[in-house]
Amino acid sequence: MTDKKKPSGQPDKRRAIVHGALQLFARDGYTRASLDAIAAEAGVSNRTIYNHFTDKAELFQTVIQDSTRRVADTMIDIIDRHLAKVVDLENDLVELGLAWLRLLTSDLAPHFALIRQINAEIEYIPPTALKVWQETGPGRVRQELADRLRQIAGGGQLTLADPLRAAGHLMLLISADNLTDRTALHDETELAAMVSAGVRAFLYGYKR
Amino acid sequence: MTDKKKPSGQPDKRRAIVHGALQLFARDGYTRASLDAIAAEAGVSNRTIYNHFTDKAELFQTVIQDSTRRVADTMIDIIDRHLAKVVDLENDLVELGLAWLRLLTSDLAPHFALIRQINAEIEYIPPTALKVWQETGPGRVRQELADRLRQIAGGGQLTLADPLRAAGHLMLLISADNLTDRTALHDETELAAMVSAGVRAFLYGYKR
DNA sequence: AGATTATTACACCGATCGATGTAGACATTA
DNA sequence: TAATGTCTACATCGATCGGTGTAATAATCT
Repeated sequence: MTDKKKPSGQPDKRRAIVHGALQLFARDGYTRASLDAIAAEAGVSNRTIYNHFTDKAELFQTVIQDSTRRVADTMIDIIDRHLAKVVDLENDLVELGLAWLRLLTSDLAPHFALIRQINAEIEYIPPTALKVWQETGPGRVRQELADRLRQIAGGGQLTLADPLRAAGHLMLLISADNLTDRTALHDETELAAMVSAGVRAFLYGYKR
Repeated sequence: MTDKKKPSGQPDKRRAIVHGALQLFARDGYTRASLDAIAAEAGVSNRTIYNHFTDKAELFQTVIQDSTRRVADTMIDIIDRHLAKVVDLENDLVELGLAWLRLLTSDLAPHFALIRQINAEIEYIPPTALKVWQETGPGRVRQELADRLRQIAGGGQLTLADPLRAAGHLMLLISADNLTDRTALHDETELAAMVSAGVRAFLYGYKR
């Protein structure tokens, strides 16, 4: 499944390229981000990029997979940290949601700009790449969350017919806001209010 | 406020250009959509575009404003149709939400692709243009919805401290889903379930 | 009809960009 | 030392694109 690649060249150079490319792809999008600019951002020669990647497209693909994996890992960490042992379900879910939303302004911020780029160019991206991204990213997070929810349901605090579906709903209700309206920046209290509303909506449908 | 323009040239040509440009800007984004392609799509000479618009940027701006105004008008129509006389508030809100979401697959669909493009290139778009778009588009819809909600609150079915804020929350809860996850196409029943969940979340917080 | 304006097709310029070639500098390994 | 592989700077190619000039044609107006 996971295609084995031959990462030729020096690893630190490769990492610098991927990191720099993420910054520029996130800010300027696939087309507008030039390889010269990426090379400059990475502190690397233009030619070196082609020593590590065959194509601009392959570089883009690598950047997506790399960033997606890192962010998904972080989100799963947050899930485990907040839902491993539940004391107050509503409060724990709100804290989980807030921790997620705080990622939007963390050093992982460029990732979400990249996601917006992908979303915009979705008609232009090969469906297989899109499927892979979906599975190794949001899909994995949703699966982990579903497992935790099922575990909680086992304790009698929830009633779940379809945990995976419920996990999807919860993720949606938590993170819906800032992903749509980018013009209004919400302060921390407003953020908390929105997350609370989302969590309550979830519990309203699934609590028992 | 509203800058008076001098729409030189033949109106039908201009309309054809704007319409064709919307299709290509929506599909390919600002950068990738070439003027030659737009001209071909509109059935118009390349040179004619520059007879109606000074710039690619001005054309883009015009397309945004035009499409935004049309969609906002449609959404406001839907508001008026469902909330002019409320009999069953929850049901009417759900129907309103479903009518809104149906726009995503209507002939207005390119508009939302365009919005995704704007969202992606948001760092690249002049803030003033962004502000104008926000005000004549979602802002106007939100204002209209707020007015209706205030009217309903006058009847005692809602308790609103800040109708405008409440309107924003409701719009968010209704339309959050499909704007984020574009990979999974939701069927009609799932759509209805999501809208219902959003409406219930809204009423849970505001009903009295 | 005559005058004016809009539209068209075509050629062109300058700039950008992806990608490749080349040759030398540098480091590592045998 | 010799060999191998990577990195860098630079030069170049072909293609695309935004924008302009021009001259002929078509549509509109008075």
